[in-house]
Amino acid sequence: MPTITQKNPDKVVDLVFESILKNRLKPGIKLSEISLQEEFGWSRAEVRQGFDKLVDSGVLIHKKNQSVRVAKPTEIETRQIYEARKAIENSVIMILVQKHQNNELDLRGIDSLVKKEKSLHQDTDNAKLARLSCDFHLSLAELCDNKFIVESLKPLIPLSALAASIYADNESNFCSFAEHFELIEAIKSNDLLKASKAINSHLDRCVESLDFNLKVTKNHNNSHLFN
Amino acid sequence: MPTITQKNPDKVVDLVFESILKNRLKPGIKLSEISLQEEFGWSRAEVRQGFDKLVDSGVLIHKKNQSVRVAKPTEIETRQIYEARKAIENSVIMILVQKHQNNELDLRGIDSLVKKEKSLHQDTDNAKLARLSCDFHLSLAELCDNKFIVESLKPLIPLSALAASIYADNESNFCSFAEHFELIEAIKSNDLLKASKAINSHLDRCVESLDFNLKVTKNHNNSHLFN
DNA sequence: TATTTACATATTGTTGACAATAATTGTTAA
DNA sequence: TTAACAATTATTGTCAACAATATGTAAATA
Repeated sequence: MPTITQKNPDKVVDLVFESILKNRLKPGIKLSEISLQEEFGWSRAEVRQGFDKLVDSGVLIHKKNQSVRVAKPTEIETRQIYEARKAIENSVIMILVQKHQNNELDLRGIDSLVKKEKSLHQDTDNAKLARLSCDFHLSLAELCDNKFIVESLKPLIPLSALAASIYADNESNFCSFAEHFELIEAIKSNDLLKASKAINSHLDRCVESLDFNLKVTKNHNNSHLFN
Repeated sequence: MPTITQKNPDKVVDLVFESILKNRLKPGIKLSEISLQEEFGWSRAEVRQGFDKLVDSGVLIHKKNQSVRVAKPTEIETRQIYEARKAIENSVIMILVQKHQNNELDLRGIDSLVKKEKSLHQDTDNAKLARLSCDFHLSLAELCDNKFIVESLKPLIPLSALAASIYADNESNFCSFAEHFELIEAIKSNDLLKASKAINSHLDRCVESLDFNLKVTKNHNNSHLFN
């Protein structure tokens, strides 16, 4: 893989994504330009550019003259996020089955991801588990070799993680590794219909497992947001 | 519809989108920050922010220390663009059929668009026609009431227009109004399968009608880029 | 004539200063 | 003690200046 020199604004984007997936950055938290500037030595303009991108993708919310905040998806937005994910990921699966039928698909990376999930699935560290689950979905998209598809899906993953951190009462069985395994098996068996059903019902179950009546008012503290 | 006060960087984005759909901004053309600054009285920073967004969406290309250029999709990229569009738009259609089945769909806007297309379909002004065609696809997405789906599709439309301006030998029959009409009829008849087939074959035909051997080296002049 | 080199111009990259606004703190009075 | 208001501080919004780089021009050379 070519090492692409990444600009600082993109590092800001990645850092925020990562921190959300690690469940460090929780919905509603404020992020000031200056704090990131000081912590990582980036200029304010660079941090700003990164924030702008994150605002565009919906992961951060920005009201004029106020610090950006981590998004807090509502129930309706959460359903929309998963509707959009179904749209994209269903096609991802169709493409992958087709590639597999033509022996053009290397699933080794995915296999090792699922294996890792399985070995951790009783772990107490929900954050690590959620992280792996997100990686699974993004890695599938990347196997399509279509940057437009990947870019469409990318912002929806941290948004899903945020929704989970609000509405999932028990994140450990939120995005189940067993269903991931089934999905991969369906792809390997070249069964288009089965694979399509697997991804759709998997994503449906993710939403169903959420409890939108949990109006969580957890007290979030602002220390150790990024590491 | 609420009138949202739009910031200048977003105006830059819209202006470039519009100009591409009008076929004023052609692939490869350079856009300098200063020219837009002077023409519209925006500050350079604002123009820059708009450009950044357009670069993120792939509509503009930016190499360090050089002016941004309007993207020039390759054959592979064009196929990827349409693959991604099929992913998204197929789901759009499924959602709309479902809405129509529940009498939750107002197709009047779309009907008038198709009517306009029909009345213009022999027109000499390809640009206006291409414009209407793009509006058709975006309007369908907007009827889903899902901003995440709309935002996913949005950048793919100008990219398609750019591909057409490179590879379509005759843009007038490129994205056919007759197929748009069929598609709407399928939705109105509540026929999920028919509608799905209609959108997929429509988008397939768009790609098939392109001639990727046309290595167009038209000489583009830079006057009247935006109006 | 074609090609190279050096110079001048134009454009982008980056930073910092200042203004405008929000958030916080402090003060006073009920 | 609490509530309302004023003053202070902190943060964001905007812009302009300067540096770094690329582009364009013209002279010099082969």
